Amino acid sequence: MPKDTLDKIRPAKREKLLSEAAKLFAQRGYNQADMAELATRAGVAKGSLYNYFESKQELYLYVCRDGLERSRQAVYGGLDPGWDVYRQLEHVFTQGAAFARKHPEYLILYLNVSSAGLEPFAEKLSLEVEKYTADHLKAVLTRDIKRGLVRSDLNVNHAAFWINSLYIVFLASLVSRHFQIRMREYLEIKGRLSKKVVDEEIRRTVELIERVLAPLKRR
Amino acid sequence: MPKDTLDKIRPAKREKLLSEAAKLFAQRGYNQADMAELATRAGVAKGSLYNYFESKQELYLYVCRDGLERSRQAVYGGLDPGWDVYRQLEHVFTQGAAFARKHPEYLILYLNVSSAGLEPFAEKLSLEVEKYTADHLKAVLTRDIKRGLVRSDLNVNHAAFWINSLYIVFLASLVSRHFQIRMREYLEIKGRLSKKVVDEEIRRTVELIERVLAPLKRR
Amino acid sequence: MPKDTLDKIRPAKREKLLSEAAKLFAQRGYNQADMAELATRAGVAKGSLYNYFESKQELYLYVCRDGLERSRQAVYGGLDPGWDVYRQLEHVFTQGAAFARKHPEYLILYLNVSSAGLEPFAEKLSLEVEKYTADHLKAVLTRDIKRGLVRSDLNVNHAAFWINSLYIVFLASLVSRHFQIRMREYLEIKGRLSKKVVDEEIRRTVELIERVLAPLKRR
Amino acid sequence: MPKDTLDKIRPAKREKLLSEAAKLFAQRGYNQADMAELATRAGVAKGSLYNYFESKQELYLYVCRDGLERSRQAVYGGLDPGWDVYRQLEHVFTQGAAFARKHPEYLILYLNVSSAGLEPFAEKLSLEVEKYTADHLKAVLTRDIKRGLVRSDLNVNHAAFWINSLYIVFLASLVSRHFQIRMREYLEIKGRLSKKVVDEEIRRTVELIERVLAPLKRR
DNA sequence: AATGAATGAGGATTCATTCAT
DNA sequence: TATGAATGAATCCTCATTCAT
Repeated sequence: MPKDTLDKIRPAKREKLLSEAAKLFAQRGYNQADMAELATRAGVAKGSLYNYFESKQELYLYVCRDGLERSRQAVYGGLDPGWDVYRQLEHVFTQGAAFARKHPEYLILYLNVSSAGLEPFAEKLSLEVEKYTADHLKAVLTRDIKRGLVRSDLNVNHAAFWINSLYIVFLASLVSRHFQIRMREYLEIKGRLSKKVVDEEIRRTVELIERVLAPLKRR
Repeated sequence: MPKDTLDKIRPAKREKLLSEAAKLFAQRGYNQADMAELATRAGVAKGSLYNYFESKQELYLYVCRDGLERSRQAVYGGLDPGWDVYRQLEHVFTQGAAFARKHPEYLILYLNVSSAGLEPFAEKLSLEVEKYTADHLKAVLTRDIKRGLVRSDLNVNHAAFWINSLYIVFLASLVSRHFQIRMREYLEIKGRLSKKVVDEEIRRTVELIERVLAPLKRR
Repeated sequence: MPKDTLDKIRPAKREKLLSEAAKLFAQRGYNQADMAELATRAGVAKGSLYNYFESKQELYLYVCRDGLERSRQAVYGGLDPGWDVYRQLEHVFTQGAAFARKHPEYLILYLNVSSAGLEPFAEKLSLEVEKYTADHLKAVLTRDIKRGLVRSDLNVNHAAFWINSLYIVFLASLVSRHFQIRMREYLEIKGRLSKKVVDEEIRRTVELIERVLAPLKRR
Repeated sequence: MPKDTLDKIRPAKREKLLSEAAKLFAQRGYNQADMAELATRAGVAKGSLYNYFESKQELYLYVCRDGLERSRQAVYGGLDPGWDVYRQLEHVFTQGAAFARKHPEYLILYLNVSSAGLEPFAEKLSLEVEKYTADHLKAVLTRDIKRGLVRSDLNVNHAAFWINSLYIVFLASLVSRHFQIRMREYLEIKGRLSKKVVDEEIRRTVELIERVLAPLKRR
């Protein structure tokens, strides 16, 4: 719901604006992010922000949705629908981690929808954020049950729920200070969070999921 | 680090203050919570808040730590250390859910430590929040491996990590608007989140954990 | 160090603001001056003050420096460098008194730099305030010693010091309540401080200075 | 006008209170001095301050008057009324400097009476502060004119005025940051303000006064 | 008489949004 | 369309004084 004017500005300028907005909101949180600072960082006039968007809220919503689209593209873009669920999950975890490293701001925005005081945004965003992933995961699981690649007695909804839960916490551990500290404590990681450590964690998690989903014969 | 003064006021008054503070911070988030409103809700003068605490930050930290203590008491208080890990986890999930229903504010405070802009609090709180649970869970797992109740090839750190991840997301689903919407979408819950639905979810989750941890002979 | 914004507003508005600020600070003192009241008096919004200046401190510093510039202009503006020291001092005392009558606020600001609790301002302002006058006075004295208009055995630094001391206390006596009361007591002035009385005092002081500075032959 | 209760407390306690009050008021200035901090520093309860004094104002007035008495005692205590004016002035300057070094707080309080916003105190204090010195100085001058030690054509009031002006600025230069900076600039003092430097300055000033007051024959 | 917790008016500063240019 | 100065409600914190104990 941004104003028409947003489409009329130079793409590079729009890109810069959205990118800086995402970073600022991720850095400060919605309420503490300052429209004046955003204008400065984005290289536009404060007043211009209000030419493009009705309000800070609208801007925030737009940036979140935009970020959602980007992360979806990054994670699901290169995914082959024909792959079995295990291959797909490995892809999703790996791409998710790569995106988190490159654009932590968008993941932080996602995590923040559950922050106290941001319920108005949750009402608007949460469903559209979650539905796609939920539907996709459930569909693949259902298909692979039929294919005999997944245990037939599996409760698909519940499985999708906990698989995604692990995914969320995993990504959060890459971008949020709190979840970073938590992961280091659990996994007893001393040095920095290298790609190697992260990849190893992905491998273990996908293995765990496989252990639960696979039919007995597969094991 | 509250001032001495806090200990000198009537317990009922202190209780009221801490309770209202927890609720307000949970409702609005740290930055949007207004000290004046807190004073009104708690039935004390604005200035009195500053007799008890150096600053809003100190108050927040204290309320968080206090909430942590309460939740720990509620969850681990009635736990028998002799129980096996499966029994303990069921207890923890059940008590956690009960506490979340009774005092959602404290869980919301916990979830908020990972919010953007609250990193200063994460630095101070995260470790003390996570260490206890991590240590406890790892210790029980290690013990029950020795007892032959848990697969001996289990990576204890990683197992503790994902079990706790499921626990966190589960509790979040009970108190955060975003996670509620998400859970309803995944689990296709139409009506309200009854205790029955929640208990069923606990049962399934503990079952899942058991499936992964148990040695083959157990199955 | 005011913000650029200050230069961009209508000169009349800026003038009004600076003038009202000087008056308010002179009336109340730095700490007791209220930014909200200043805004009202100056006819601008409270927030606008912070568009022009980073903080109350910056505003105060600027007003002081501005006042210093004005007083220097008023006192030294019409001074002919060719005049001998006696003529110059008479000019300075006379112009100083005239400026004090017209803009007591600026002199009060000057006097206040020595107030308890304003040391941070003294660190920044005192030297720039005093250096000009000190250098000027010393230079003229040195020159006039060479010219034979001033005793050659004079300690120039010390002479400049006490001459300026008399000047300061004299001006203070025109603008500060305390120094007014003191002067009336010493000089046994009953009625109001008329221009005539002040001029007479100037005459006597310059005469005194002359008596000390003049070479014996001159007397 | 303190309450009777002030007289009833242990002298040591009263002494401590007055001393700490003087120091705090000198350090912060009247308005910025905090009654709570004073209570802490003085080792009494905040409420007790109001048992001894009606208000902060009363306390301030009392402390100022007390300081005035002390400084008078220190400066005029050892003065022999029989001494000629030159001897007396040397004594006053020397004792004043010694007192300033020992109890700068009282001199700072004196200087502060001329601060902006403290006019209410000037109305009450200034006359009683100045009258004693003015009367004394004028009397000695008059007497020594009769004695033939001072020029008979001297305007006594005016002489007393400027002599005291030099005295005030001199003392201010020992205790106020602003006047210190100013004196160092004028006298080109590089190192610290040693006793030697101060004594030299006193000598020069008294010499200057002598040069002006002395009858021609004396020179 | 001593204490110190309670009070609430007061004051600096921030920031989303408006609007004249 | 772009700009950025103007606005004023909102918010944290201070502190003189009171008063119950």
